[in-house]
Amino acid sequence: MTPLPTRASNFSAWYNALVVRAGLAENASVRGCMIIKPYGYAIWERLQSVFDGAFKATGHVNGYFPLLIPKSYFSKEAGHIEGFAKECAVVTHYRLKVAEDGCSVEVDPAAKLEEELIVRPTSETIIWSTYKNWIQSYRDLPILLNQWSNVVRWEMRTRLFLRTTEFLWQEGHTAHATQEEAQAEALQMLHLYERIIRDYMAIPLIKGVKTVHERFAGAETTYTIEALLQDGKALQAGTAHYLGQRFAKAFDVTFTNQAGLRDYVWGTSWGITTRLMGALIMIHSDDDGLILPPKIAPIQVVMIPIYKTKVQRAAIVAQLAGLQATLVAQGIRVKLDDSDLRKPGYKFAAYEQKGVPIRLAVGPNDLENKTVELSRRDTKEKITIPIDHCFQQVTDWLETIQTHIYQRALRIHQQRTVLVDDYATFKKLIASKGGFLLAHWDGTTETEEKIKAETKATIRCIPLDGQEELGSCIYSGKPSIRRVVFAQAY
RNA sequence: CGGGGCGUAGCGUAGCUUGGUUAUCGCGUCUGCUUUGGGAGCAGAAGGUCGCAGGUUCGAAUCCUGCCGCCCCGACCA
Repeated sequence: MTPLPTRASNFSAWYNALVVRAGLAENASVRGCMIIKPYGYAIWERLQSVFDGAFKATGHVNGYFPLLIPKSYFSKEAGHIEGFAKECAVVTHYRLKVAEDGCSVEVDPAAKLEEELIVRPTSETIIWSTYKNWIQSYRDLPILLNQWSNVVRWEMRTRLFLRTTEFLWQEGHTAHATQEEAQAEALQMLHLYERIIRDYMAIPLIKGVKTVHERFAGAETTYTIEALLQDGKALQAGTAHYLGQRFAKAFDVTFTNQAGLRDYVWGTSWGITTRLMGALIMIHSDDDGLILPPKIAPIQVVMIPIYKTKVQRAAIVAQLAGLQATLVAQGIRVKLDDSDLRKPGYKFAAYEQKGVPIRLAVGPNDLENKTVELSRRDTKEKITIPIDHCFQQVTDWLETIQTHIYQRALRIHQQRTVLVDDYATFKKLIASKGGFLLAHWDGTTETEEKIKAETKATIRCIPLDGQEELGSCIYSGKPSIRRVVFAQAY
């Protein structure tokens, strides 16, 4: 195996090679679609499990709605479909037949669907058309529903995990009796996302509100969490939408409130996707491969035996197996790679590429001295310690690594988040280092679009914790009362 | 859909301008021996409709025409 391309020479080639070489995913035969390999899927399963637990803890329950949606549902809410119309896959037929050549198949023109079906780009329409039947009274509210599913958006340009035609996600869809409750729900989920992504994935984020131009077409307010990647570009890591009564009105979902009056239901929707995998990779990893936070690493410790003879191998593997059992009993995820098909050096490099946080090696000398060699993936630090101290050291390191990679990411995030007050500097920074540029904006879509056209930078969000501050728009010079976050985005 | 590029073994490629033995090299794969504390070495082997179809020619990976597919840049986007 040859080394990866370096981040400095070609960030994009580095990313693509890393995803493939670490065994996370590969391109499928259908353009834009992705095969998620077991190691990549194991990371996604860890994320799913953490998020799902947090959803349940806040009173949400899971359900499942169909992949195929009648086309007519989309006409009900014109504002919403505008955002997706250009990227919907459509099912038009339900049967194939053998072609005249006798070996290939073709669409049977006789099997044309009376009503075409849309492969869901998101599920608001089918869910709200169902909620109409579920909700009559305030006693039926709130509905706090989530589903784990796949969606299809026919993207023009795709990249593994960051933007694929089909992707996996979770979509929460809630219905409430009051505006306040719906608004609180959207914010609650935003904060929940931010906390989990920070605490488990070790990714620092900016929380904020999308501008009218950037928000979800069916929402009153779109809240977002934005990450900053190593190449200085921003990535939207999750969104929570306060839908107001828009979908309730589009699908005529009403209820009788406690005062006995009919009102439209208030809604939210919120989601995170397999794109988070891309953020994880692009934030922590280095030129030697992936670096995974211990809390979501499928393998936290990999054990590698080093030996010359069969007798040594048997003794060392037996010792490692015992140690593995001890660590596993303590809840640590350990893999013992006792395969004789690869040499230790190869294994070292391979597991570094896969981002395993701690490597534990035992060779003949260690066996003799009752020691183990431990190595940290994030710093490459190596120590040899008595085998009896192993559990304590591994436990300490897992915590240390988790904290360290978060602190490291946070430092870079802060260094690259800068105040900018003149447009020349703004353009220079965007074109060179990228990063989050905090600048004044006059609040108009027109200015937003002009800046995008000239610099490719978009307003990522209006930060939630931003202080009011008088200033003048970086582009138009008009007055502004707060800074917004600009960046080039994926 | 507009502009540019590319299709040769599982992957990456040379050869094409100027047609001519058995289509090049590396990685990977397989076999054997030696190795094993940072991506092993040597020897041998297998693996090809040169994207598809047609044309020119004594002869096409190479030249011509058509088609198909993919990649990059632009519009779109979690």
